[in-house]
Amino acid sequence: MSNYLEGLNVPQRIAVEHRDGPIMIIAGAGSGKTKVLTTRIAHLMKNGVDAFNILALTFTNKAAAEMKERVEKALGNSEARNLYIGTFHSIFARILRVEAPKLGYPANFTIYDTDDAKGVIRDIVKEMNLDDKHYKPAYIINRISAAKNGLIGPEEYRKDTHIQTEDAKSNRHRMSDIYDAYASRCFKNGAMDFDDLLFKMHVLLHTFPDVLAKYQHRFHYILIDEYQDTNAAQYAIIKMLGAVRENICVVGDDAQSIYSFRGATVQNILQFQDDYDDVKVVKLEQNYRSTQTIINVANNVIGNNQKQIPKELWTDNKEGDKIVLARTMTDNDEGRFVADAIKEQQMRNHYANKDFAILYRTNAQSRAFEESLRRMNIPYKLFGGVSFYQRKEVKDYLAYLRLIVNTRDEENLKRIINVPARGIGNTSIMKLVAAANEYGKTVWELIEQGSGNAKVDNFVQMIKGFQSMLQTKNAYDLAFAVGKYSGLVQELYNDKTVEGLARYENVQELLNSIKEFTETPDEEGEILDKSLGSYLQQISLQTDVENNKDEDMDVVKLMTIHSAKGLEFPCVFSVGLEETLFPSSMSLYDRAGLEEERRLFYVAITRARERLWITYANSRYRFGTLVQNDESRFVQEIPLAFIDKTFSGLSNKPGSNNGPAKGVSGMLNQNFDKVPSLKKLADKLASTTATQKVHTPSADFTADDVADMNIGMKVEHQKFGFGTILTLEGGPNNRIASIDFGAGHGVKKIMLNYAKLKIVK
DNA sequence: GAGCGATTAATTTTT
DNA sequence: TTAATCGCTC
Repeated sequence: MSNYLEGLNVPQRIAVEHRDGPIMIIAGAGSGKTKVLTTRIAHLMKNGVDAFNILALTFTNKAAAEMKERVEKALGNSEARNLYIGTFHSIFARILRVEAPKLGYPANFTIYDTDDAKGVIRDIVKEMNLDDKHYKPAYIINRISAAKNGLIGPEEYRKDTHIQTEDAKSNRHRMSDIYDAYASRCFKNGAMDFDDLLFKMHVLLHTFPDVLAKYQHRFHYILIDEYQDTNAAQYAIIKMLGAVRENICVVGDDAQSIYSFRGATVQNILQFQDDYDDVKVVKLEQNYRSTQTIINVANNVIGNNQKQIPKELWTDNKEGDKIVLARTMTDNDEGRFVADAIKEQQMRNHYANKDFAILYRTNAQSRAFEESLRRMNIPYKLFGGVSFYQRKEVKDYLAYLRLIVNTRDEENLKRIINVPARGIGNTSIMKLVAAANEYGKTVWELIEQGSGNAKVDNFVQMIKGFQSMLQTKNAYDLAFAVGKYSGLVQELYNDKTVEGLARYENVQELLNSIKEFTETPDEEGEILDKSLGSYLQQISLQTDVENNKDEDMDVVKLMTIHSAKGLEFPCVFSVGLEETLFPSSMSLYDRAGLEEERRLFYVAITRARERLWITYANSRYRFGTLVQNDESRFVQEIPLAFIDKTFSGLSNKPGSNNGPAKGVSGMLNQNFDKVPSLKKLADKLASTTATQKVHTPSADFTADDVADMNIGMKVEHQKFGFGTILTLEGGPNNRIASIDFGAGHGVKKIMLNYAKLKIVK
């Protein structure tokens, strides 16, 4: 294809043709960012740059796969295969496989996912005799993760006064010790967690100048996608790798920065121009994706953020329909509404299933949509959520495979030494671990030559048997043997419950995927490694089995907004627009958090090409109980002129204000009359929403301890204001209080676990 | 040590 | 609500 430059607009073309030196592309949503990146790569290759010298880093496997495919298409030959295109994690993992011995890790190191990492933490906390209610694994792993992403190792952590004060404040004085123990345990196990792939990569380049030089000379051109989502570690690595040639091309959009919880900082965009002389800056502001209405809505919403790089997204596309705002009674009604709307659109406008996406804030929201879609026989597919590889039976199976490849890994050994049950209980395992620690050995080293326990010895012999097949058998044959001789498959087969059947099927699917891996034909000129080690390496960074294939299956797609980034759909449902859900209650405390939620909403809106629905429910089930939520503040940031209010409970007449809905007249109410409790709830809502005023919390508002609250106490609620506790019910952990908030809000039942209340003295 | 009910904790987002 | 952990009994 020689005319690949045609069809680019002016700034796009400048970005593609800029050859040497740093360039930053600020690319608005739908402005052809991927097109620019892929065309740029193709252009470099057309002009004599060897594919082996180009490194392109993305954030998701999906984005990497798409980029590779599109470069291939643009080039029309198979050269693209030689490009280094992948996620930060996968490319660095690949490099670390080669260089790991320099850091004292085995080349076939295990990659721990978050569950594995939590398991290690849990063990450590237990061994240190700490309270795991206070030292929660999830909290600890987040903290360690943040440290690593900020390039802070255990030693620096201990020395950092700011961190130390924080830990002291939260009364977690042993954090440094835990981090220490965690790092050395991972090392001893020959394992790296996700963050290590960045952290150790940095250590590697930092410690070994020759290694750094090697990769600096390998990668002549570096391209970074979604640059606004890079963290300090990624930033430092890119800077080092690109330091010699400075041929760094970063593409990003500060308005779509949604990964600060992973340490990402928009600062990296601002910093870029300071780091290099003569940075070429290109702005892509023309949107080719969405209707004018959708762009208008997006611009209005994001305009409420204070922090942003000035730019104006515009489009030549047609105006399009108004967006539909729908308010429903419950989350189930919301599900029904969406399924109905999909059916209706399919009849009226002939959309296919795959033209629809349902985007939510949290994975837990998918249930209601799944049910309603299933009921209406609309095929759908869930992306993300609990990944296939996280299922217990799959993890057990994989633990065998990982142990066979890397016997240093104590976590996997402990996981499966008694799965299926073979009479090696917890007490025995603890003894083994203690003994191993005493001799400074790994558990495997300890039992390898015989342990004096027949059951353990049998297990060792079995694993050794599998190991002997490593050289001669491919991944599938070996995995099959493992399933057969370990008794894993038999055990699942014997379980005839519904869940057991599903587990059996999952294991079969795992085997299928291994088979597919082994049977993928070698491409021309290269012989792919079909060993078990190679397979494990490939899947450990994969989030879902069928991420890559089935892309074009004609199904409605359900996913979080986070995983929808970079994608587009003709019709988008952005659902669950409720306070405490979206924006999430976790983000309400500071402006930065709230602005990130707003950017997330911006991302959701800008996924839509033609039609957009925004929905929310008055009440929804959370933890099995019905809770009420207010309309999200983000909904109120959309000008009325762009909204079709038929289902919103608002008047469709122009000129009415855009406050919270005033009544139930236009509300969706299927099943409504049949369910008295819902009717009551609606009446209550109708009577309270009209007068509801949002309370502004006192300046010194802090949540007090639930345990200290008693009947008769005066308390302050962030939204409902001041009230008196009338009754208390439920156990210490799900205590529910009835609180009289006076005229404005009346008596409310508040789950104390949830709500933040301040005791008024 | 295994198996079964009972209890309880979790929900932000991802590699 | 659900998945994981706890604790009791055999």
